Amino acid sequence: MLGKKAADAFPGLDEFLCFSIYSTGHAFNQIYRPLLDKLELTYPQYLVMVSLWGGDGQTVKELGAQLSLDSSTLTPLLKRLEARGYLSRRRDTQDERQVRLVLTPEGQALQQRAREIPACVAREIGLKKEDYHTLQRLLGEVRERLTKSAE
Amino acid sequence: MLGKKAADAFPGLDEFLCFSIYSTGHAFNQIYRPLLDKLELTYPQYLVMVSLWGGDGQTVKELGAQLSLDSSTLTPLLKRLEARGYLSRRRDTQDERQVRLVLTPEGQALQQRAREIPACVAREIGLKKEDYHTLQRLLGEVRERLTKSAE
DNA sequence: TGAGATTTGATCGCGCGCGATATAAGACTG
DNA sequence: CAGTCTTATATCGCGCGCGATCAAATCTCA
Repeated sequence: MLGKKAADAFPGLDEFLCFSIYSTGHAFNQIYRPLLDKLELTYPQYLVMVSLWGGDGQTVKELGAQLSLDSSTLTPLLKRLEARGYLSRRRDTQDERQVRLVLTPEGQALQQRAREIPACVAREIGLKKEDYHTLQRLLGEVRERLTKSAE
Repeated sequence: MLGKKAADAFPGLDEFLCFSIYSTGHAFNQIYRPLLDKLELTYPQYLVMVSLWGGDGQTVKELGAQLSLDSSTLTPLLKRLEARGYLSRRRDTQDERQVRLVLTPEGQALQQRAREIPACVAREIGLKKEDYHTLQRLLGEVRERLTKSAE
């Protein structure tokens, strides 16, 4: 016997990269939840707000391209953010197919209240700067290849 | 001016490690979908099957510990797998609180049909072995720290 | 200009995740 | 051995993700 596995053995869960990502994603959610509860945001809603804080007036399509989400996910989510008073959805007057997303003053102000979150999360992660960048780079490579071969 | 950011600027989405993981997770889903469609499995259902192929007779609790999922997620998922004929759910005769998960012959046989999937996905990822292990190690570190500080 | 193709967003259905709660079986304690 | 506590699973409600479909606005080009 050269190894402990039978020839037809399936790998264990721990060997799957996809599972590492899947479960680490869940772990992130748990960390974010208490921080975001104060702002009455879910985690995907927070990502949308981060994108809009980086620049308002985007269309749903443009936002979706950043987040890799389409209107079937975004429309209801954006309506909830609108209902909470954080943004408004306005049909573009030039091209009425498009909906532009504009932060309300309250949505702008939320940025200040969210300010400690990134540092707070970074502290919980506790990776060395170098490892952090390595991780970002490798994840970026994986994502790029997967999205390319999925097209 | 020392930098291009205002003092109160929020980081961009691309700087968030959580976002890299979030979107890479979605990309994995897209890759798995066509492969799993043939087996009539969703991605979380596939993870459950992988765990059971590694050894059945587990309780729901034990399975949940591996996947970081609790009964509110697993019970309906397991019922769907049972309805498809891949496993059976049996109350433990010693301790009737527990439900033990046992693969049916069809569930066992599915392993053969799923056999090419890991290699197929690995090919799509296309990372060097060393990078793959680095990624696994760093994700493991992050997950461990996050789950510890969330407890 | 007018018929068909394309683009944008909205809607629907279903399967996760997960917090909160319920129920039932088992363990513990006085 | 009765009352209480704990544990394992189930149920409910809500918010994503996403494939499929639809409606309206815009574009194309004969």
